[in-house]
Amino acid sequence: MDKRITIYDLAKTLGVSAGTVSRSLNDHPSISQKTKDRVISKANELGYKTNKFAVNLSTQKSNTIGVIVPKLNSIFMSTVLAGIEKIANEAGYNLIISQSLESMEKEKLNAKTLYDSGVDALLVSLAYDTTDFDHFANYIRNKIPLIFIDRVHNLPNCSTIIIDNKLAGFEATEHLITQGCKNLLYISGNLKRNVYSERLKGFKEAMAKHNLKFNQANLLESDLGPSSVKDVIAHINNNDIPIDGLFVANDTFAAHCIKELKKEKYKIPSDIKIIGFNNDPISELVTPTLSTINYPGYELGVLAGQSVISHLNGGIDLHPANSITLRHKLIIRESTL
Amino acid sequence: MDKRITIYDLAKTLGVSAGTVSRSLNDHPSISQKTKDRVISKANELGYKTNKFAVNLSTQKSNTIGVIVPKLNSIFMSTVLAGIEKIANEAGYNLIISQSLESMEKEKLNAKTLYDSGVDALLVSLAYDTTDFDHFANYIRNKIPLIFIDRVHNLPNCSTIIIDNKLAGFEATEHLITQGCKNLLYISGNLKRNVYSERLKGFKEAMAKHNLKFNQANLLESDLGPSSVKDVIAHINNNDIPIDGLFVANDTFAAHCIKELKKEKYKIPSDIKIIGFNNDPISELVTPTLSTINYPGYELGVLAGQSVISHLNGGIDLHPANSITLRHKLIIRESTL
DNA sequence: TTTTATTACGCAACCGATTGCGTTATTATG
DNA sequence: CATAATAACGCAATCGGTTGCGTAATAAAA
Repeated sequence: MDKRITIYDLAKTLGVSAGTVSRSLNDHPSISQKTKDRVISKANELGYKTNKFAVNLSTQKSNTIGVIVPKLNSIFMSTVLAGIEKIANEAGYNLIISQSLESMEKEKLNAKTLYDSGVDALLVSLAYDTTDFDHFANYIRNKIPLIFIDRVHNLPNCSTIIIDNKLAGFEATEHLITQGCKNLLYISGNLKRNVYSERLKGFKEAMAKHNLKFNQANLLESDLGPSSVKDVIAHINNNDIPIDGLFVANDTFAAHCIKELKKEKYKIPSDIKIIGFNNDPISELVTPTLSTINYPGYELGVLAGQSVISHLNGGIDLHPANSITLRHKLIIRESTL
Repeated sequence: MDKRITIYDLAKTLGVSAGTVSRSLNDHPSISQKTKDRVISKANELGYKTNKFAVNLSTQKSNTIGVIVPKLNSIFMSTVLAGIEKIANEAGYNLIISQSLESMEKEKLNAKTLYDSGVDALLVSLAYDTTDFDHFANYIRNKIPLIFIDRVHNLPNCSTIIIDNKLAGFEATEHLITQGCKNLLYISGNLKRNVYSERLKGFKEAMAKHNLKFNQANLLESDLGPSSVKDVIAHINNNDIPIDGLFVANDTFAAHCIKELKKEKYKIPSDIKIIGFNNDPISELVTPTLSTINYPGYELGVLAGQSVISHLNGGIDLHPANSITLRHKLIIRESTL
């Protein structure tokens, strides 16, 4: 019905050139204030809307930021996203979000799609099984800001935003030891991912510091899916020396473990003390409440957002290959007392 | 460095016109197979990438779908999004996701931004306090598919995807009554939203059917934030007749209620039976495990996605103003036994 | 073989901005 | 008052595709 109004329409009715209209609308210095006012008021009067498609083509920027996360439906990730979205939105950027579903293949596809659709920057939290990183080469080559969050990988000229997983793992483990645990078990996610391998390092260091020797029985690598709880139970039941301290890679899985362990008549925390990770809402709703490491997802998202925006605005990378580390915090609750 | 290759470059090196290249790449019928093959192989050889910006401008479509949700960091919503994303992605659409943070003002802003950035369709789950809907007028006027999910509103020519909240509320309530509850309390979210008001209807109907008379003491409207649990406790403690059955608007809030009620020495379920809503993961991890209504978030997302895509592909709206209702399911666990 | 369809392409307008450069009006300087 | 600066704006190319319409080449029908 009502044809969309273009700068040419405005130009014609105002008796100026399209260029002048464009510059007026963008508050370009070489246009007099009077003309700007005329243009702007006429634009409002006629209900002019700038056509983003045209702007994008001519500027070769999309004002969108791509995000690839393993799974949307995780409370941690969606919290991170909430933080990113807030910042991006305030800065006038849209967020295109896609999920890799923990598959490198899908991650590659997503990276390509987002690249093709011309995102101005990309934020990535890696899939479980991502081993090569060629799918990010295009971004780096074309100097499109690429920032890894949480599940990171060190690529030249890419920022990373993380917490000190090793230290966090150390603190969690030491806490268990301090509470009297002698035979620990670290239930880890895929060790290819920094978050889990770093925590393992911390785990080992804490053990070493307290003269506990680490062996394979102290480690169980898992996909952390609900159905894998049975593996945990089996591992614990079949262990020679009874396990009395559990460090679990995330709170949700820890909660599942608690539930099943209780079924198996283990007393938490008297028989087995448990500490989780993330400080998900669930951690204070289970019985007993779950000790954990606070992982500030929202702040992480905010920082990631700010980092991208500053890259984008700064033009030149302010911090080539920098890395931001957020503060974590040990939270002690009933499950380790 | 390596200049981006355009169809004009291809055209020149192949000795054909740009139009032919374009049509070849899009598998247009009026191009011979031989030419198509030549073009395509040369395109691959030279690493041609189509410039989405140009495509968007000339077709006036963006291949993106906008989504506005109240909050990203809710397990239910992120599950819905996961479903939407999967379908959209498979169909070659990108998802631009934004959150209203339960504020109508931000919802308006988001709607405008997404409209301006030219989304091909919009999916919306309404904010708590959305009362007018002018911000969607542009979509409707320009025949951009607009689909409401979960928290819906009936607008002409807009689809809605929901569950039968009234029936679900009825079943939840009747279940409590069947279990012997006489004095019920429905802890509701903002009654302006269909999901909560519909459940209230079901709640009242079930009471009426079983000869319980409803009065204001049976209803507590809440923002369902963790800090509002104290209102619930106060309401229960101060009630003349002891409340013995709780129907809570979502599982997370129900979990918080359980926790606090236990602190107040109420026995669950013997003193008070509780049923939640959504079947969030948390519902089977709390003690006692929480009865609830299964709300298939992922399926809802998938359906929403499919619905949008079919609108988009069909061109003409296949189902003007239709409404899809998903099947819910009563799940009985310890908290009501 | 001529006429009529088809097939396969080319031409060029168009989508709606942005922007470097040139030109004219205006103001400042000598 | 003449000239140099500056300010304010117009011109037109450009971004990279899409697509209606016209036409030459080839195939089918008369």
